[in-house]
Amino acid sequence: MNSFVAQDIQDKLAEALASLDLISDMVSLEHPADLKNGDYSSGVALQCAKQAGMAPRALAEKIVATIGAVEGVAKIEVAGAGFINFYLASAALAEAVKTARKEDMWGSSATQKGRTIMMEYTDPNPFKEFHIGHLIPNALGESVSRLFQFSGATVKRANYQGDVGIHVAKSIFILLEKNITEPTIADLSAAYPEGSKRYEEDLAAKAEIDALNKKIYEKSDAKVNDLYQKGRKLSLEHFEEIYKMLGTKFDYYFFESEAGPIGVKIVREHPDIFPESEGAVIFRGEEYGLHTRVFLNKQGLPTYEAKELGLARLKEDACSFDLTMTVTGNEQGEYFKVVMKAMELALPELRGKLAYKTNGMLRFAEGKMSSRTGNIIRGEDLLSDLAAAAKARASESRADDAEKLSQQIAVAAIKYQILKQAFSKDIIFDRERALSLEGDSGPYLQYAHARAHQLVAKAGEQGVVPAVDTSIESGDLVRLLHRFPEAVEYAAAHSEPHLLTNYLIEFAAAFNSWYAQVQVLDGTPEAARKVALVDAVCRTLKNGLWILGIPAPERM
RNA sequence: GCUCCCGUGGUGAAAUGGAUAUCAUGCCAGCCUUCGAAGCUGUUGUUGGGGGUUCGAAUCCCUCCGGGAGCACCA
Repeated sequence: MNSFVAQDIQDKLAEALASLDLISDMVSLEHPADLKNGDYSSGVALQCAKQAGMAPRALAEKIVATIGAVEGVAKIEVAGAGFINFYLASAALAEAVKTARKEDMWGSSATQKGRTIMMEYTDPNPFKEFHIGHLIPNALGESVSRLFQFSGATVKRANYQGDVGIHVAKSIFILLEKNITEPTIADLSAAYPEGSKRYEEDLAAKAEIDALNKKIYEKSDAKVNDLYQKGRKLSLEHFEEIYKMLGTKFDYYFFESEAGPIGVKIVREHPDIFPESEGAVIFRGEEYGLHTRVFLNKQGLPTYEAKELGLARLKEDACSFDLTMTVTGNEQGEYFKVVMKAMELALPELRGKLAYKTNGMLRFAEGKMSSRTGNIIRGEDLLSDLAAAAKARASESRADDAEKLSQQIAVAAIKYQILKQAFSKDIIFDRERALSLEGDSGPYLQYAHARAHQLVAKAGEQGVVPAVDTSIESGDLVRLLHRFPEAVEYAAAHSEPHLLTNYLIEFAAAFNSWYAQVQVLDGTPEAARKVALVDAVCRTLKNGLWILGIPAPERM
């Protein structure tokens, strides 16, 4: 949208190199870390100096002379060891402010236009807790979905949930033993860790749980079926409340109970790919430099691997997609490589359409979290803790609904902590840091947005009409604003929300700093131009927050 | 043992092979009789060790050290 200036610069650089008989496979152009070095910078002169037989700076000067002028660029300078720096003209900056104010999808591009992408993420298991480990793929998956939407793609959100398997049998075993016929969420929370303990320590219980597992698959016992259906429903409804709070709306729900039988069928249809070994049906990953893994166990039941094949088929049937991306934990990375390979062989029509990204784990200073032992922090508990902290801070809040606001701030705080770092890196959970709503945080972004929003509203009340023209001040703030579409595109190209998060925090800091120095509504004709800039900032933060999946309240 | 991920101020992070490695937090010192102080300004402090490639390395390659994950019927 605005990167056409960058494209022009790159073209001109390429032309200049060609006319000087220099060969460069890629004309590098980047944003200098420091704005004083321009809006765009190229190191081509450094790369080609040897080839040209010239000193880098001399070559840079020659390239600049060859380029002449570029539309939208006010100044071209040679600096440092031989960098060529480009400074945007105020016309280009004014254009960015205008676009930001005019277009709802400011920041979007058409790089993925026409493509349909199915994103699968969150994937909690019914009968188990929705713990903070699920918040990570949810926050990441939702944000990547929105990055794709801002790239012009049609995005379908999918959630795959483990409603069968040994974990369910462990829970139901305890419910049966305690004679619970109408389970509550609290019953379910207690049952799983207890069942796990018994499974490990009590051989008789283990045998019973294994038998129960088979019954659940076969739906052969009415009492078990009843308990299973009630527990499953209860869990799913509970998850739905959490998704709502987090701002995720799924288009498709897939279940292991559906994927299992389809997976079995696919495996059975391809005995060449899935041979038998020691009573189980396996895939020999070693032949491809991977691990060998079991797809059907001795009892003939599908493992997670076979279910994954069935899931792929379910996805195909649900909608026609160009790509399906699964967000899953780092610990499953190796396993996914094996499944992907098996899938390419068994379901060749999906070749090239599968992608997965693995997210980091949540770690504690005090030790590991495990839902098996019950040592976990539930997602809703963390959110309500954060909301309580936000509420305490909001004694002077201007929001109409303090309850809603504190929840929005809680979501911002936890999501930001996840989205500020690279996808696969582990997240060290620090309770105090998570509860802090200052500095490098989601609420900081929300605050900058609310401030800008209220200022624009106030200008409206005073009858100040925003105006944009080329006499716009060309400070850091507007220059960063111009970069927004490129920041979105860059983050989308790498499926890395943190690249956008970093941009936004820098942008919000520039706004807060500018705000502290400049009086906007000063009664002079300048006010109109400054209000237009604030309005553009507000819209940039709003769209940026939306992509991160963080609510942007207008008052705080 | 094999495979993969990761080592950046006290702490948590960023950096598309680029310029003086950037933020936040913490400590300390300031700023509300001007639009929102959940804010702003200043101060302190960092690339695990050793080689190599490159005009240029936190980034790429090798090696060692340290942390984490996975490696046959769990998910």
